[in-house]
Order: sequence, then structure tokens, then C-alpha cells
Amino acid sequence: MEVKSIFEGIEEEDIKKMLKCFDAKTRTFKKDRTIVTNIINIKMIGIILEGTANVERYDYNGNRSIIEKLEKNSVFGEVFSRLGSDISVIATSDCEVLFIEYEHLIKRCKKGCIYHSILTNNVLQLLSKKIVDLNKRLEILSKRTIRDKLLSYFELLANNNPKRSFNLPFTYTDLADYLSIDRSAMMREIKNLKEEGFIETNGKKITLKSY
Amino acid sequence: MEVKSIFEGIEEEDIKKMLKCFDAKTRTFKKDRTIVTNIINIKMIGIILEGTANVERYDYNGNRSIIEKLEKNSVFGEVFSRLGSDISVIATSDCEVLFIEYEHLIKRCKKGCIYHSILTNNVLQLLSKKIVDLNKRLEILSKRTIRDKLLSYFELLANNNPKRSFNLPFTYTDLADYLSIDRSAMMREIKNLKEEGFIETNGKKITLKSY
DNA sequence: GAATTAATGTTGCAATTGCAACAAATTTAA
DNA sequence: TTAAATTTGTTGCAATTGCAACATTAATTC
Repeated sequence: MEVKSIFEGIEEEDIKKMLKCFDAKTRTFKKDRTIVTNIINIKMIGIILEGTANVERYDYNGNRSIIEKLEKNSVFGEVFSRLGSDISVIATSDCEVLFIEYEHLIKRCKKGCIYHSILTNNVLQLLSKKIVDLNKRLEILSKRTIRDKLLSYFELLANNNPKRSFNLPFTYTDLADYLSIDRSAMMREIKNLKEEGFIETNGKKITLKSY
Repeated sequence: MEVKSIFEGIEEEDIKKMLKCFDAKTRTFKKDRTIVTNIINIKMIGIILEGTANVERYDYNGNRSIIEKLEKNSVFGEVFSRLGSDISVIATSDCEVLFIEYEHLIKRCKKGCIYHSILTNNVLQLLSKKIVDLNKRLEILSKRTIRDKLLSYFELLANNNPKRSFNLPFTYTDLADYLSIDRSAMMREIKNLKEEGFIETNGKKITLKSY
């Protein structure tokens, strides 16, 4: 039983009460709009209630990195380092986002919300899952060649699928930014992988062959 | 007020009771010994009570990556992806490690341990901190050149120090594995950085000059 | 549905990197 | 306090990568 939402196991009515108690705010964003930027001092966490978004950073060379893909129920905000980085969260589709002060979540509620401990446990499990995800990403980025980065990411995507086939959740341009590699060098390597029979591609559908 | 230990704010006596309730086990390890390996199905988390350790992985080329440095009070175990990776935790000094079943931590205690919610909150904060750390590491690994990886890691280390000076917490050999780069290429780049006046080094003491 | 913008695909070339193979210095162990 | 093992420092060379500059195709917008 995997926790999907931070409100899992809490009744609709109670959620509303809690949100009031937390002074939580919901806001909507159009596709391609910036949800948050320059999150140096953010003490809020955001929860994607509807839609998708990317956590991105541009370095001083103008290279974009896609740090994280956010989907429905993803939690963001607690994740940002203080390092001199220009991180922002960009809506990749129309979004509805809930903002809650981090302190409310981690401190026990003075008013004694009954469901607070359920919430805490849910957050705990979501954070654990995020750590697992971050480690997967770390494993990919720690590969030393473009080929190995591609293969380990593909392996990850194919993992659930018995046919070892999957749809890229990215454009190829975004994939390059996600893997922190040059796009043209990546395309070249994908071509090599195809020619050497490691993969087959059809648009965004990719199938892993032998390995 | 930053949480340092998962038992912070809980009395010694109560900790002992909880550990019993959790069926927790303490074990000791000599320097260079393997604390855990092949953590495919681990459902335990470990807490370093004394000493230091590294989380490491070797890929099929024999390249080692240092995934994480663990210090006193570090929590590990919840961090491991299921990806086909050969991760192990190696003591880098004599260690005392506490193992607790993950389920005990996240499920509310049937016996109603009074201090369980404090514990949960502590774990939550430690996980948050770990996420911040992982993101810092991701930022470094997402740099495309050795130079940028070095500089952003050094920047991180110098961050607390007004003199922009710090001691490497690694041997240079380990640093290369931590940054997932070739050691000799790294040494070459460090030499360049020195010659171009970006840094000064004296053994493991490094000072950042202009930037 | 024409025009504009974005994504994909390709290539030559220069720069960076990994690899291998050492010597020298330092640390650890016997 | 030697001997052995590890770390640091260095270099040539081949392989990989990033960059720039395109052509082509697909997707959006007006």
C-alpha cells in the first residue's frame, strides 16, 4: 500500500478543516507559467493537485537542467538547496497547486488536529519515495558516459514493462536536459545504440533489446 | 533549531523502551568492514550511532561511486533504489550502527508509545535534510565539465567559511569517485584551476580565490 | 491552412575527458 | 623502522563530448 497523496486516509471534510487550520492556499497556473522562482527563502511546500510541472535550473552558461518532473500529488519545496542556483518550477500543463507552510506540517498542531499524525506519516512516506527517486537519478547522473546514462535511464523506464518497451515521458530535447548532456551528442549516441542493436525506437516509443 | 538525531527530545530512559518496542539491534563494525551490501530487499534503516561510513556502488566497469558520506546520526537504508545496482555501506572508521525496521517507524505504534510522534517528526526532518543534501549533490553532478563540478562542490564546502577556505573531507582519490570523474583528469583540472588563480591548495586545505 | 515556432536529425571540428602507465610522496602495517 | 600499500602527481594518446551550424519534420498559433 503505497501512499499517493499527503491527504490519503483523511476524510474530505477533515482535509478542508486542516487546510484552514494550516492557512493553506490554492492557486492555478497556465501551461508554461512559472509557479515559483528563486526559491532562496521559501518556507512553503507546494503540492501539485492537478497538472504537471518541471523543476528547472539554468546555470551561468545558459544550460538548462531539468531537476525533477512533478506530477499530480508531487510535493516540492522542501527539496531546494540554498546553493547559488536559479531554480524555478514551471507548469508543463495547466496546474492547480496547494501551498502550505512547512512549519505547519512538521510541528504538532497546537489546536490538536486529530488527523495531523496521519498527515505526518503520509509526508514521511512521500519523502522516502522522493529520496528513492533522487537516488535513482543520482545513479544515472553518476554514469560517466552518455551511453551509460541513456541505458540506465531506459532500463529504469522499462523496468515495469515485460516487453522492455516504454514511452519517453520527455521530448528528446528535454531528455538531454534531464540527463545533463548535450542534445546533439545524445542524438548521435542514440543512433549508435540503434545501429548496434541495443534499442529500437519509433518516435518516443523505445524498446530495449538484448543487454 | 535543527534536528540532529532521530532521538532528539526523547529521554534516555524512553529511548531504551522504544528500542525494545521496536526490536532494534545495535551492531559494531571495524574500519573498512561492510555494514550492509546488496540492499535489494532491505526493510531496515540504519542509524550511525558512532563513527563514519560511505555508501558506495561499483558499476560493471569497476568504477566506484561514493554515493553518500555518512556521519554520526546519519540515517541510511530508506535511500536505496531497486535498480540493478550493487550498493554497499562501508565503515570508514570503527562504527556502531543501530538497525530498526522501517515499518516500526512509519506505522503508529500499537502499544501507543508516547514518544512515537516526536520520533516521527525527527525522522521527517532528517529526511528533509537528506533531500536537500541529495539535491545539492545532484546540482554538482549535473554540471557538464569537471571544472564546474569541482567549483560548485568547493563553493558548497566554502559556503560556511568567511575565508572561503576549507578542508577536503576526502582523499583526492575519493573525491573523484564522489564527483564521478576520472581521478587523473580531475588532478589535471585542479592544476589548471591553481595556475589560473581560481584556487590555492595546500594538501587537503583549499582556498577559493576570485570567482 | 499559412506562417511561425519548436523539435528532431546530422555533421565537422575543437575541447574535454577517460584510460593507461608511470614516478614520487605519503601513510599504514608488520 | 623497514616494507608494503595507498595516495598524489604527471603525461601521451585515443575516445567521447560539447558546440555550432545547419536541414528537415512536426507542432502551434494566428
